[in-house]
Amino acid sequence: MSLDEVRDKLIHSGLKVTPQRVAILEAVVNLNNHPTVEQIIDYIRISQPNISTATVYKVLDALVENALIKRVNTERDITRYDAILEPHHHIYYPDSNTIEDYIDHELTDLLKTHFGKKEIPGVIIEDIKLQIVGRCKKTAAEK
Amino acid sequence: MSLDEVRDKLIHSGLKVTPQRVAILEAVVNLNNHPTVEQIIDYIRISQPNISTATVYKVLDALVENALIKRVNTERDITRYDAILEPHHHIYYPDSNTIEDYIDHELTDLLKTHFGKKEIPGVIIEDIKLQIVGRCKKTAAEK
DNA sequence: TATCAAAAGAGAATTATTATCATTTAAAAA
DNA sequence: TTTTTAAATGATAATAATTCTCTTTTGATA
Repeated sequence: MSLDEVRDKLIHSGLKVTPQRVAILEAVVNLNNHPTVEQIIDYIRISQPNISTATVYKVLDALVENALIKRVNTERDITRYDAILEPHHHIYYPDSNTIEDYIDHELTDLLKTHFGKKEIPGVIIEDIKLQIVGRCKKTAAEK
Repeated sequence: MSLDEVRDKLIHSGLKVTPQRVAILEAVVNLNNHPTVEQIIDYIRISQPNISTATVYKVLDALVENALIKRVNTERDITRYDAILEPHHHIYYPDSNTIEDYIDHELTDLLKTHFGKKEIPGVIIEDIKLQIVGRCKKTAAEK
């Protein structure tokens, strides 16, 4: 994604376009493996060498608030971010502490159909997160 | 669950039975709404007034390692624990920052069937976590 | 270009969690 | 029952992710 596209996204969400926001959103979009704050700061170091960590956190909060990115995390991890907004799932590998996207339209449809039919009384469903905890067959064999 | 049942669980897992472990496991089992470490310490204060936080963390780690409890968390939260081990799901309410169990056997079966048929190449599935992000209709209406 | 609310910056503060290491203890063996 | 010892606990310091406070700067509108 180009910087101009990133700028458009910010404008479209009613967010002021600042160099810091452009850099951070671009980072999350282009660092595609669920980067941590540290990885984001590392990535934007060239264009934003002296950015304050407080700013990074505040910008990420604003991007999540405005649905431009999502937070992802596991049961044993610091916060990570994801710029993929279309419905998808995640595989978490505890052995390597990594997160991978898992695209499975059949599964997405299955869930959609299920929760389309089945209401949960008193609850408005805003999102459904499915996370597979897995092990690489290769890694597992080594054990 | 009685303290004797808790002791049996520890013995069965090959864990030494200590008063601290009994108290903590009993706490997680009986505090049924996904307690935090703080809530656990609070609960066991009567029987363990001077327990070290380090001990609490170490005991919880040991209990998770031995599959006596599970870790649960949300995208915006400190670690919580869950003593329910049978397959179930969770509803997370960001508004109140609470987690609720969601039992839906039909959904559990659906996922089981889906992943029974559909292998993910190179991956051994160890667990599947499904978390609904929701809002109480009541709370939502107030907004 | 002037204005001003919003954003960024600096750095201290907070807080959940982990590490270190000395002391104690559960449970197996004698 | 006593002894033994690896394992568990405790006290406290250390770490590190995140947030807070307050000042300065800046993007966007008039």
